[in-house]
Amino acid sequence: MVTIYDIAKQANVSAMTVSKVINNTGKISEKTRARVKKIMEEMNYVPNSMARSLVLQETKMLSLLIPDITNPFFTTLARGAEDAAMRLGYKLLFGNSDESLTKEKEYVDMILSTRVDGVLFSAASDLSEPHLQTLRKHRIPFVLLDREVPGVESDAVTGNSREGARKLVEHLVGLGHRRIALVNGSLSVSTARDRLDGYKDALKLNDIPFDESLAFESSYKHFEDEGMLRRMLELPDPPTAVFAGNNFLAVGLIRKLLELGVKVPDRMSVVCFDDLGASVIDPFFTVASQPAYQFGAMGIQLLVDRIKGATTPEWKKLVLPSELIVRGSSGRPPA
Amino acid sequence: MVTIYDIAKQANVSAMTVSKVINNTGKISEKTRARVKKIMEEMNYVPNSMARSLVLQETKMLSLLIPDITNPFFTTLARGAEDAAMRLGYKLLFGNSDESLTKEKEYVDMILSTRVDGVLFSAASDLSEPHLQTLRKHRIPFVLLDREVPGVESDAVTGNSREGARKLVEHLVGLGHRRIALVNGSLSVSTARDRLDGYKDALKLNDIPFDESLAFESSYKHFEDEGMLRRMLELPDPPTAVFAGNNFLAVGLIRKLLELGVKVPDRMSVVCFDDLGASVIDPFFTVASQPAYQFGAMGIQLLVDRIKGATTPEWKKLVLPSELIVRGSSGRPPA
DNA sequence: AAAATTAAGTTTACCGATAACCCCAACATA
DNA sequence: TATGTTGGGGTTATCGGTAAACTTAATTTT
Repeated sequence: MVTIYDIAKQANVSAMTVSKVINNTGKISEKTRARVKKIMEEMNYVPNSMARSLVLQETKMLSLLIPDITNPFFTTLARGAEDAAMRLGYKLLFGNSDESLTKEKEYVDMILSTRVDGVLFSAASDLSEPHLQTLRKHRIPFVLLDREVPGVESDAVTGNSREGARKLVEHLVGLGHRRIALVNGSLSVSTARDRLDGYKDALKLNDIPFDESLAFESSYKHFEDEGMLRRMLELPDPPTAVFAGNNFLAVGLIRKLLELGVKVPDRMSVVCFDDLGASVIDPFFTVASQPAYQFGAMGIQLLVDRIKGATTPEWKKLVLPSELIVRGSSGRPPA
Repeated sequence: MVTIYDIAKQANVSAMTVSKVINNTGKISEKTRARVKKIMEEMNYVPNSMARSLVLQETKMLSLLIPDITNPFFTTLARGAEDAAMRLGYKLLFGNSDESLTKEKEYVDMILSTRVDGVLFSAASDLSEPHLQTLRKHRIPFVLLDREVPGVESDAVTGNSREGARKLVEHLVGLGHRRIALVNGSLSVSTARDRLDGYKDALKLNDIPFDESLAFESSYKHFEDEGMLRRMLELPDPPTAVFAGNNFLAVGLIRKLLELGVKVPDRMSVVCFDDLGASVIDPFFTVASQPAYQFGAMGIQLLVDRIKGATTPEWKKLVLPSELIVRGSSGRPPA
């Protein structure tokens, strides 16, 4: 590989002069500058960013840790982060924890040894807390994305899960539903708790008692059934609508419902959080849509501000609104 | 940040001894080893991988460049690559070129300055050739993924697009279709050309003449219509089936068809390459399914073999089969 | 008992870049 | 004439680690 010393030799100058040409610093005559530049071109010189990072103590790399790379919400978020990072002159090191704490830990170790300048962190669950403490201990700035983690103070970009959930459920109530089930992600994830709260809010506002036998906990990754659905349908007073904690849960749920011959929305309405991405033929789901791209873009912005110290010491909390989009999966309850 | 020198001082040994403990090399007594390890723990030491890379001349990082991060085919491929890379002790630097040559070039520059050990490259188009030549010039090993690039010899993992296309079209012929349209990606992408060839193969095998007015060129990113569909339907002898070059084209196509009131598969059958991922409620498309995860995993394997010189000099070409999966989007032509 | 090994570390140089400081001639100023 | 000042560049030390060669005392071999 060509180094500044090779260039320096060819150009009959010192390595420092070459460095100055590269960085446009110091006093170099136009003649020398041009000569050095020409030689750099000819020799296909590319600066070694590791050597530079070592002395500058910054890598110009950020890391993005997401819990599910197959979920369109997170891939869209990733695009937003990537675009913003590139625009601000940073590279982005992706990590996909697959909602697994073990994998997440491996990524945190990697992040530390890579000396990235900051991390965009979408936690696998509340149990990610030690990982975040590790980052904090090593003074690596981070911004939480989508999910807050109890016991961890930091900058964060989240959605308004509680309000979004309330709007979805109130939409169902407005259609005439009174028996509304909740199929949620794991309650060890903050958004799942918020969505549960929003669900309860909506019930309370409409004088519907909270019925525990209608509230289920599954996983955001996929709908873990284990007969839950059948039990739900066999209830003395079964639900006429379901609020699914996220897009994948809704998909899994509907698949099962179809299998069981339960038509949506005729016999059962289904609403959920988050859109389903570009690969859907017929946007069918009534959703609380979140601006996923913005999550990523704003997250990077906050992170870079923090890295550069271009912000006040208080933690910045950005809450992005979700939008209720009514489509075909929700309708009036059967008579 | 804690360095080996800090550790060395605490442990009353030289930095080299610490280095040897870390790498399990050289001769160090069990006593010293234990003491140094304990101190590393206590001080939360994490090796600086840049410093190490600088002297070892290897980064243990690979780069994966894909053209569309929103497409489930590529995200699944990415997961395969990520898992394999981590298993082999490599980090993965993702890049999303968005099918844009400009972005792709930016990533290539980044790759060079980051000194990654190798690149998994899914080219935006044939015009990516100069980018690959740049990598070659700098002796960065790469493996082409999914798409070949004319004028570039290299290791590659591809699908059998020609055969997959033939199978899909023969399936349509078997159902009784004779007027079969092709809505393809840009012909500057190798898979699109192969799929066109496979389409022609199937026609020829069944004595159906190739009709140019039924072959359209769009983009793999999304269905660019511009009245193409209307023209197609208004043909004197309109098609009864369409073979779409990939999943996104099929989705775009079906959306338009639904808008125009053309029922699938009743009035029009649609088949395509590649599955649609986990966010689909009801697997509906008849597809040639490719083992996307394997593309990534095998690609990494090939790449690492090449990096380590654990392979013969000839270029390895891995062709992964595609599987015809018949579902609801294809049926008999209308009577 | 002398020579040869070996165990356990240490010293030195280097990877490729940059910051901070130094140098010297040419010109301007008092 | 003596003294700044400035343009254009060079020297040296350093970032955090590792390879290779070197040291020294203890142990083994002959």
